[in-house]
Amino acid sequence: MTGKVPQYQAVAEALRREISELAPNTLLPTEQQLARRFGISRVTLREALDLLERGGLISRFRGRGTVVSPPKITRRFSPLYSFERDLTEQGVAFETRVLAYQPKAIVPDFIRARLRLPGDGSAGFLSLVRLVDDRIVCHDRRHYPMAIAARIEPHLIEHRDASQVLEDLVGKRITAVDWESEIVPSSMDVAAALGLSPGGLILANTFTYLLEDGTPVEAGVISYRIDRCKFKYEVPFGQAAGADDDAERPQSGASERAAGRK
Amino acid sequence: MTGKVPQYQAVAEALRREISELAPNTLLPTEQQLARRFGISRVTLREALDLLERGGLISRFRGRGTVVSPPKITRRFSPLYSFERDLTEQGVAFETRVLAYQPKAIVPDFIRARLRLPGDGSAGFLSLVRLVDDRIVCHDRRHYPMAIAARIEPHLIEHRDASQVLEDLVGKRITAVDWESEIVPSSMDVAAALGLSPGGLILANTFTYLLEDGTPVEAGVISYRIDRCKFKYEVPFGQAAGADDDAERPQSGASERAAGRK
DNA sequence: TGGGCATATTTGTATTGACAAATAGATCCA
DNA sequence: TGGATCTATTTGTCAATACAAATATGCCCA
Repeated sequence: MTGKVPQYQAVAEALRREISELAPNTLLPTEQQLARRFGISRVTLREALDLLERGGLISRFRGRGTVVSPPKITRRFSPLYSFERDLTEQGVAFETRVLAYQPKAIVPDFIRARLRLPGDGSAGFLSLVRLVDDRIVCHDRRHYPMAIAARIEPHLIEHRDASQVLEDLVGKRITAVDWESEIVPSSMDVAAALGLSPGGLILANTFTYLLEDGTPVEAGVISYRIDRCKFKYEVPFGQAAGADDDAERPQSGASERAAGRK
Repeated sequence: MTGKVPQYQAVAEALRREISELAPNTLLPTEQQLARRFGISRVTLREALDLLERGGLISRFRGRGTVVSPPKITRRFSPLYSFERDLTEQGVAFETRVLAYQPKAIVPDFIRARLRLPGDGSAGFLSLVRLVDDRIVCHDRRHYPMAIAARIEPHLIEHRDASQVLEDLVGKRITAVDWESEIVPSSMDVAAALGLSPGGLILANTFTYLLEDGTPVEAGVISYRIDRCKFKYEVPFGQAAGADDDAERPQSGASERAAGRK
C-alpha cells in the first residue's frame, strides 16, 4: 500500500518524527550511519536530509555533522511594529551586527523612487544582520536621504530600536509604512550575508517609512531566512477595510488599474 | 577567480539568464542534452534544475520534459479582501474546483476553537483548489458551523465569491477577520492537493471570519504554492496602529504574554 | 602550557550507471 | 474511424564510488 512513496520521502518522514523528540543542537548520526540504518545509499539519504534542511528542522555543517535545529523564531508583522520591539516583547534575546554603513552613489531605482531622490542623488546605506542564538535570521539593507544619513551613528543601531533612533534624529514621529512581502530566490550578496547558497528562498520585505506629512525617511529590503523564522501577519481586528462592494481600495492609490479587466 | 562556485550553481545561474528571455511554456532541451552542453553529468545538471524549480522558474513533467514557468501571480492581502476579488481586480482569470463538500465529525482542535464548537460537534467541510492558467495556485480547507453548512450549495462556490455566498446565506455582513500567515512545510494531504512533494514549503493562512457581533461563521486554512504566487501585504496607510510607545498591541488580545521577558 | 601540524572525521560536490514511471507518438487491428 | 497496444522519449529514483573542503582531535615540540 505504501509501496509508491519514494524512499527518500519515507526516510525523511521517519526522521522528522525522530527529530521532533530530540533536543535542539543534538548531534545526529553521520550520513553513513543513517544510510546504513535505513538500508539506503548515502545519496538517497542526503535527498531526505535536504527536505528536512529546507524545512528548517536540521542544520548541516561540513566537517562537523548534522544537528537538530532550534524551533523557528516567530516574527509577528504588524504596521509599524519593528523587529526589535517584536522580539523584545516575546522575551527573545537577539544581536545586531552592522556590516556596512556608508554613503552610496549607485542607488537601485526602486529605492530611489521610494525615497523620492533626484536622478543622480546618493543615499546613506546601512547593511546589517540580526542573530538569535548565534544564528543569522535576517539581513537588512536600509537607505536614508543623505541629510539624515549624515547624522546617524551606526553603533547606536546595534543597541537600540532603529526606528526610534531615526525618530529621535528627525525629531518627528514615523506614522506610516508602505510594505510588501515576497518569497523570492536570494541574490548572490543577500545569500552570502544570510549564509545561504544562492537561489535559496527567502522572504523579502520591501518597505518605506514615512513621516506624518508623507516625507519618506527610510526605505529598503529586509530579507528573512524562512528556514529559521515563521511569520505571522496579524491584521487589526474589525478594520474591515475594503468590505464595501465597490469602494476604493484603501492603499496608496495610483497603482496601475489592471489593464485587462473583462 | 570564480573557481570556487560549484558547477550546479554556476549552471543554474547560466540557465536562469537564458530562461528569463524565453516565453512561458517553452520546452527546454532534455536533461541529457543540457548536461552534454554544459559538460557535466546528468545528476549535477539536475541539481541545477532543482534550484530553478524551487524558485518557480521552471516546471518539470515526467515523460514530457521541462518547460519555462509563467510569472508568479500576485496575491495582495488586505483585511477582508478575498482571493476572488483580488484576482478579478487584477484582470486575472481563474478557476475554482470543489474537491469535497460534506459534514465532518472529526474537526481539528484549532478549527473547533475558532468556530467555538462544543467538544463533540461536527462541522461542514469544504475543500477546493483554485487554478490560474490551468496551474493550481492554492488550496482551501474551510469549515462552517453545521447550521450554516447545511444551506451552502457547493456549485455556487465555484462561480461566485465565497464570502459573498456566505453573507447572502446568513443575511449579515462579515465585518472582521482573524488571520495569520505562516510559511510551513506542507502536510501529506495538502501537498497532494497542490501537486507538491510532501514537505515542500507553502504559505498557510489560518483565518476566521466573524459577524459584527463576533459570531464566527467560517474558519480554515488557505495554502498557497510559493513557487507560483508572490504576496503583498498592504497595510492601510497611516493607520499607525501600535506606534505609541507602550500602548496595547492592536490584535485579538489574550495571547500568552511572553513568559520570559527580562 | 601553548602553538603548530598531521590525521581522521564528516559533509559537499561530482561522475558513470541502471532501472522505474509517465507521457507522447506510431502502429496495428477491428 | 476509433480504440487499444506497443515503442521511444523524458524525467524520477536509487546505487556505488571518488575526491574536495571544512572541522575536530590528538600529537609533537618548543
